[in-house]
Amino acid sequence: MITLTFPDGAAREYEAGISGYDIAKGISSSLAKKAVAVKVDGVMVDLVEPLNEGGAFEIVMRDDEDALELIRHDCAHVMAEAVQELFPGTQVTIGPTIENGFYYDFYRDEPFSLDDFAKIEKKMGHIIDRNDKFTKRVMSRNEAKQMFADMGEDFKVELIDAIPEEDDVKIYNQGKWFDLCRGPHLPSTGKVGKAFKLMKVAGAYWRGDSDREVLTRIYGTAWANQKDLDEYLVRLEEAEKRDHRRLGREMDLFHFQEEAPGSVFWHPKGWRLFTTLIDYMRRMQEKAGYTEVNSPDMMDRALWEQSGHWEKFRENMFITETEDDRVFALKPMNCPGHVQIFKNGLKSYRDLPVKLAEFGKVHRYEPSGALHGLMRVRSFTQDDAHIFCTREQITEECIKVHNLMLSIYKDFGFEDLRIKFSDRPEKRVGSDDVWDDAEKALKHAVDKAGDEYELNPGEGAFYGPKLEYVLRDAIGRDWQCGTVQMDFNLPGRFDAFYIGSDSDKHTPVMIHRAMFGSLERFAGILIEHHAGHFPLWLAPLQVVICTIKSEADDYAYKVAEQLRAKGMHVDVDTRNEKINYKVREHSVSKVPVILVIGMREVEEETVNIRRLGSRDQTSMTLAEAIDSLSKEATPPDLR
RNA sequence: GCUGCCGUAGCUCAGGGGUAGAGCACUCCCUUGGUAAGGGAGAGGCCGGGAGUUCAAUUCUCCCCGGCAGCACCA
Repeated sequence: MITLTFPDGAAREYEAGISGYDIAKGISSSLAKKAVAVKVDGVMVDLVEPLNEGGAFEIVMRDDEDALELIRHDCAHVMAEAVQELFPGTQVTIGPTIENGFYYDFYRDEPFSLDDFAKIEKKMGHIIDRNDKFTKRVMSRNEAKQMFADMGEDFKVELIDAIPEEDDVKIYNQGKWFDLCRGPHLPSTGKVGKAFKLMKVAGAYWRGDSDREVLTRIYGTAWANQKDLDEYLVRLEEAEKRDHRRLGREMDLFHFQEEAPGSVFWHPKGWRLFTTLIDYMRRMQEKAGYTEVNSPDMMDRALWEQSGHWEKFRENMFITETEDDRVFALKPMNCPGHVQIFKNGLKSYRDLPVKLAEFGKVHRYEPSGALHGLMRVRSFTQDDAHIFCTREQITEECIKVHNLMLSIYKDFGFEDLRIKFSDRPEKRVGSDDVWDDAEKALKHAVDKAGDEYELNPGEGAFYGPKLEYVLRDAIGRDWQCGTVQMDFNLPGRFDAFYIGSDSDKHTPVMIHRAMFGSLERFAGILIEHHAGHFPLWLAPLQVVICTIKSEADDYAYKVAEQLRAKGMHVDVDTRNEKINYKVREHSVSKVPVILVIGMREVEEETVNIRRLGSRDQTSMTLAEAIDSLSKEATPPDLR
């Protein structure tokens, strides 16, 4: 007998080997009809699977959140069958679920085109209408391998080899078609429903290895019902509207062009956003005890050889050679420059910690396929800083950085963030002892700060472990921005030292940290996060004053002058256009505040305020307006 | 970098072997109008670059450059 505990807390005894379906049927036949799977101790199991262990028990219905996973996975299987039926000779590989849908990777000489989608979707519809039962069988390893080998499914053979010894090799059938699969599945293909859509084709490497075959991946989305699918498609459209590349053009912030792939041409308004970010960060760092420096953009290759970058990243560096045969590299990072500044002049332990900050523009020859608007560029500006300190100071300094990080993100409205801890990668410099110490020190600091973090094994920098700060934006996407990296290696490689209280030379520890990460990228994130509707302090053009008739122009200029005197960014629109036209135009370009000035305002010394995104208008005296707008436009750290 | 798709006016896009079209934006004229597009006229293009096929290429083929989606990469 096994004991199953139902969600309401009731525990019931059943014969071992009973299936979820039988249990459901024992409760009511309509329940059995609606059930698609069961969950035992949180693990999803096929509805017809004999249960031999007790535990927390739950019946999963098709409309449940948990069933979505099954719908999507089964949809992937249905798609794979449709593809193999329509395109004989295509090999199947893997087809997992992902956020909002699924994909399946196929191997075929000829790639699929978007035009094939309609055909495949139609065939999928037939398979779903056929409503074949999903049935499972367990095979021996060799039997299964032989079977797939006979079918010419070489990738499946490789997959079977990768299944851990202790696990069964399971095959799921839907009608005659079958696939190697861990399961679980819905009872039958009909339960998949028709709320699915194939979305895109793309290449993907077999097993994520760029040295292996390129497969054709078809992405699809699937939902419990048509309404959810439609809503998802609308969400995608909405996300597209806030694409920073599109808004960058619409709001006249920046552009890219062929001659400078991966480098930004910042327009006046975009650059104002950029400098607003720098001004803010400069104030925050000043308060936190950093000193700002500037290091050369180009340095001799010898320095990069010494740092280890030449060996590891040479192919991603911009190199120049001069008439006298010297080889220079555009800096891909600021650390070596900062170490040179630290080394210049003898440092005492009394000087530590030394915190050098730089808004350093770095160049990296990123692979062409990686470029993506402002998010991934070949030349970008880091809010970089390096803290040189003693081992004893590490914890305190890390905690300071951590707290600074949190307060900064808060100022930008990012409250939801995650922290990842990345430890030693395979390719690295420095001995294991040093890595042990560095990892321990960094971990100790986060633990002491009391914030939770998740492990990200093997993802550290080549010179040390790191913390990564991941922000969640307004539509739930994650962006890794800040990073703190513990470095026990580079200072030694560069022979940096300080004189300790014992009069001996000691190698300082170097903490690398950036908070925006890349200013370009952070600007892009802010554009998408706010969908272009910036809070007033970030808006590059804060107020446009629109006149209704030209007799109001003089007063409009006076209002502008007074707002500018408070440091605000203001335009005056006195064009001979209707007020509707002006309001529309400035709303489209996302100016947060429109002041409308007609004869009424001139006579009463008032302004009429219209905020972006609202049809409401409010009137107030000029003095009141200037006071409230300039307060709102003050950066959060100066309020 | 890899796979696929794309590149026509500032933007969004139509067209198609005989050297080009719309809407918006732009310039000028009329209109001074109270909260998301007033009317009229005009200007604007080496159809991404190079080679090939052809009597003829923006259109077809190949190469290159750039972009998009995904993969790989990301100090």
